[in-house]
Amino acid sequence: MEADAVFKALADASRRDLLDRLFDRNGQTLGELTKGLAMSRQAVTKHLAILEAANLVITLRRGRKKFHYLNPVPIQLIAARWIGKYDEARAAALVDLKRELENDDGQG
Amino acid sequence: MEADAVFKALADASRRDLLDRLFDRNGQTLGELTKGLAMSRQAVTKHLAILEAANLVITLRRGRKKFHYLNPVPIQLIAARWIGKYDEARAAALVDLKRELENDDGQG
DNA sequence: TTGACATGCAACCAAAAGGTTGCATTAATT
DNA sequence: AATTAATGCAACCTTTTGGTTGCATGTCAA
Repeated sequence: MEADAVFKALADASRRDLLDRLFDRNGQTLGELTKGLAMSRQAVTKHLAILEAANLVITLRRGRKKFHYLNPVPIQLIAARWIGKYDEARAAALVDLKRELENDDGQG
Repeated sequence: MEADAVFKALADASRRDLLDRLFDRNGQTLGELTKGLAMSRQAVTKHLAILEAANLVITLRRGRKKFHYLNPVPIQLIAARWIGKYDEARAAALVDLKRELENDDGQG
């Protein structure tokens, strides 16, 4: 999996909003997704292409319409591989910092 | 919490690498973090500033040295608030898509 | 106090990101 | 066949991003 593409895709608030809208109602067309956004259809197309390249959105052409479906798998994978790592660090990190703060006359 | 700053901070591979290095050894100085990276000290400074602004890194000046500590809390918060949402969507999303794919003579 | 070490600040630059407009293509409707 | 609807493609523009270099500041050591 291309974790970098997923992180970059998630970095933009408009794209996270698009994912949220697909979460609320899956299988929307480009036109539907554009409605209510303060941005042109072409801009939305670009955002959706980035989401699709990151495999966060799966599309389905039928006739002249293009339906968009949320794919939560890449987010799951990142959560499992990357964030889980930081779970175990939670306690340790703050202890390290606290010790350093208290040890004010340390080996500076 | 500023979720956007966290997402943006995590979008860059160099910054994720810096977090990984702090995970491996917490409390490193700017100079130590710069070593082995194919980039100038000033570039690293900028990356660390972005991580610090996102509250992913906490710094501590002591004399002429600046120590950097990993703060995993913002990542935990995002995992809880944002990714948990997509946990429940996992099954549903693929079912929706599959149904659409099979229903080939649908209301296109 | 002089010199070396660790970091900060600022100007600058190229490339990427996010957006726009205009036109082309494809598919449904009448 | 002509019209309308949904989307694709491409050129263009501005701002942000990621990086550089040069110099300044602060701090430790001799």
